[in-house]
Parts: sequence; structure tokens; C-alpha cells
Amino acid sequence: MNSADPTRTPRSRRERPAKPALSRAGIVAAAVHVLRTEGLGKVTMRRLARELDTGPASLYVYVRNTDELHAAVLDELLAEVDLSPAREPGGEWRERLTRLLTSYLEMLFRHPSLARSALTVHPAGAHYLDLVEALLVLLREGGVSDARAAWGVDLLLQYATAMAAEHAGDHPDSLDDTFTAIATASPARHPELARLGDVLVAGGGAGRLSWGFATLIAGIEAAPEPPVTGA
Amino acid sequence: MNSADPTRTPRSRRERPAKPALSRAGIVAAAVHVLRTEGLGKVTMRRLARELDTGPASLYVYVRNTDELHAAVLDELLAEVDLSPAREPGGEWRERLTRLLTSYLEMLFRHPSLARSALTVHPAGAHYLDLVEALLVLLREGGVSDARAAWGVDLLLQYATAMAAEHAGDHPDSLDDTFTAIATASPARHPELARLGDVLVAGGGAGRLSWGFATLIAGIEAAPEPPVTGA
DNA sequence: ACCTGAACACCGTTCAAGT
DNA sequence: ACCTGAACACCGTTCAAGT
Repeated sequence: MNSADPTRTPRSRRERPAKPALSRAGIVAAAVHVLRTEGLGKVTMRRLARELDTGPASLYVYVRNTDELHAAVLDELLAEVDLSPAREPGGEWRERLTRLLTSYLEMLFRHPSLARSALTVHPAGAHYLDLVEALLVLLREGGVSDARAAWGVDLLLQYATAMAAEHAGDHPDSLDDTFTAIATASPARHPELARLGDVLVAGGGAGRLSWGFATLIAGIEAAPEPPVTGA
Repeated sequence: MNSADPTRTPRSRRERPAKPALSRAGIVAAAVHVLRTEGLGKVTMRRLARELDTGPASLYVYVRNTDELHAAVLDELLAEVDLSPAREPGGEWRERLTRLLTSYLEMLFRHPSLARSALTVHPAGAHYLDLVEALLVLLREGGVSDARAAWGVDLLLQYATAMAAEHAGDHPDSLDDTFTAIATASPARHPELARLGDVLVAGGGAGRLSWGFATLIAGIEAAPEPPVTGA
């Protein structure tokens, strides 16, 4: 018994800064770091393995696959969303709801590549639950029925996420092509397009976004009650 | 002048079935075929090059990049959408609008992998213009103002596309995890989640979809007029 | 147990060189 | 001009083997 030293894993001290043991949290932290510095495109198993000074196979002990990793990253980023509009009773509920959603959307805009994956990969982490809870609180405050609120939350989050995802593509070529196609629409085959050309292309910015939120909220209030099939 | 034969490119007849000359249309057709048989995941430059009996570099003469290829495939598939509800005056406009959108959505459901890319890559092809035109016609018939219709079309298409994209992920693991997280929400930290648990998870099918369409249409009718900034 | 080297089967895109 | 072989710089995931 020559191992009297209580500090764990003494081993041979290397030049490297200690190489902390692998863990899910460590992997996700590294992933967030790579996301912030280089975008989601670089958040790959192989890249992270290099970052953590190991081989890609090692990560599969803690993460099921790349999609799950991205979901974990998203949940981490969700911590940045400002949920205070749901807590502090300042101002009208619709306006506070819009502020909260805008905060969510701004986070995704800061990491546009993440929005795409956010549409298909639903996180299951604590921060995601916090966000949904906050939205439900605000909708309830607005007198929205439970069934409407439950489905409405999905609609609102999906809209914000899709909005960010569209922006993420940001292929100026592709968008230009679409605009040109609309602008040069033949009045014979596409009379409405030709007539509305300007309006269709106009306003890609904040105005459209807040109109979208207002429209969704109005719809949630005005639409028929969802058919609640009790489980 | 020994080339009296009017048939072009006689060359040396090979075993291969003639190897038609490369063209953008041919590439897109091959891409659609691979999509139908193996999904968008296999619609890659390299795979298509193999399919067309050439090297991947050759495709770049006709297609800017992979995203543009996917957009072209989407526009091709858009031809499957049933636009008749916009032409035949049978039934209420809202109901016809929903039928048209459902047809669009069903197409994406048949090719779920395409929906994801449809969110970020806007097609500029003729079929896409046909679809937008049809939606505009129906909204106009419903007395929706031009500005509302212009922005509303985007909202409706985005909802349908995002719905299909979510379904596309189809990672049963990821969804199960989210459901479990909601079901086991702590009443202390997430009272609304705990209270509404059942309702939140309930109804992933057709009911939710048609509620979504109804909600959006109601919102478009009820929301404030968009601030039309004339170009 | 926990970890990993090496392998398998792929990618997008570019560019110098061929016809 | 139009086309392409070969190269560059990557991927996700698995599995047999090591400690």
C-alpha cells in the first residue's frame, strides 16, 4: 500500500493543464465554448474530442449522438433568456409575453446555427422547462384557457424558433433569387404576386416580427377551444 | 468532313445506357429520384455524381452548392401540391385554405427530411410561386387586406413547414425525454407545468394541426394591420 | 468498468490539368 | 468552353482491444 496520497489520480504530471476527467457536463461546456467561438458547424464529436484531448469514441459514453449533444447545448443557452417579464408584474401581459419571446429569439439570433436544430431537437433540460413555465404563467394571467395555453406555447415557441432559423440560413443568394422571382412574376400567371410584389418583399425586420407575435397572440385568444381529449 | 450523321455525340458506344449529357434538369431529376428512394440524407453531390456517372466536381458547373440543389428539389416536389382549392369555388374560403395548406403539409410529410431544409432554403422556382399565388387568391377572397395577406402567407407556410420539420426529426428518444421531463415537473418550481402536464403532452396529431391553422387564420383576421412601408 | 485507436464509410468544395 | 481526377480537410459511429 504505497498510495497514501489522498489526492486522486496523481499519475505522471504532463505539460497539459491537468486534463480534467471526462464528464457529460464537461463535454457540454466544451461544446458551448466551441459554439460561441466558431458556431454550431464546428460542434462535432471529433472536434470536441480534440478539444478534450481524447478520441471521438470516448464521448459516446456520455452522449447518445450529435443531436443529443446539440439539444444539451441549446438547453444551456436557454439560461440566457430573460424570464423576468413573467415574474415582475409590470405592464400589460401581451406586451410582457412579447418581451419574453423576443429575449428567446434574440438568444437564437446570437447563435443562428442553433435555431435550425432547435426546431427538430426538443431539449428536455431544466432551462427549457423554465421557459415553458414562464410562458404558461403569462398566458394564464391573460385569461387564456388551459387548453389554448398548452397548445399556444408550442405555437409561439415554434414561430420564434422558425423565425431565427430562417435568418440563420442567411444565404443572400437564395433570398435574392426568391425576391427576383417575385419581382418579375408574370401578371398573366401570377396576378396577385405581380400586384402585391412590393408588399410581399417589404419589411423583413422588427416590424414583421412584432406583427407575427401580435397575430399569434390574437389568434390564440380568438381561435376555437382545442378539443381536449382527457388522458 | 466525315461527320455526316445528324445524331449528335455518336462517340464510342459503351455498355452503360448512353450516359445522357449533364444538365441542370438532369441533375435535379436524379436528385428527386434519390430523395424518393433514399431520403434527403443521400442527396449529396458525391452520391449524385456517382448516379450520373461522373465526378462530383462536374456538378458545380450547374449547381452552386448543396443547398441550392435541395431548393431545386423542393420546388420540383411542390408540383405535387393540390392547388385546386384556390381555383374551384367550392365551400368556405377558410376551409379551402386549410385544405390547400394540408396538401402542402402532406407533401412534406412524405419527404420529412426535406422540411428541415425548406425552412432555411427558400425556393425560387415556378411551383413555389404557384403556391404563394394560390394562397394570396384565397386570402383575398376572404376579404383579408393586402398587407395582412402578404405577411400572412409567410406565417402560414412557415407554420406548415415547421410542423413537418418537427415531425421529421422523429427522434423518439428526444421526444420521450421531453415528455418525461414535463410529466415529472416539480410542482414547486414549475407549478403550471405540473398542473397542465396532461394537456401539454396531449394531441400530437391532426387535431393539433387543424387547430393551428384555425388559430393562424383567426390571428391574421384579428391582428392589427401591418405597418406598410411603401417601397 | 471505463476508455480509446483505428477503421469503415462517408461528406463539400476547389483547382490544376486535361480534351 | 466544358469537364474531371485527385486532393484537402473534414464528418458520425462502431468495435475490438487495452488498462
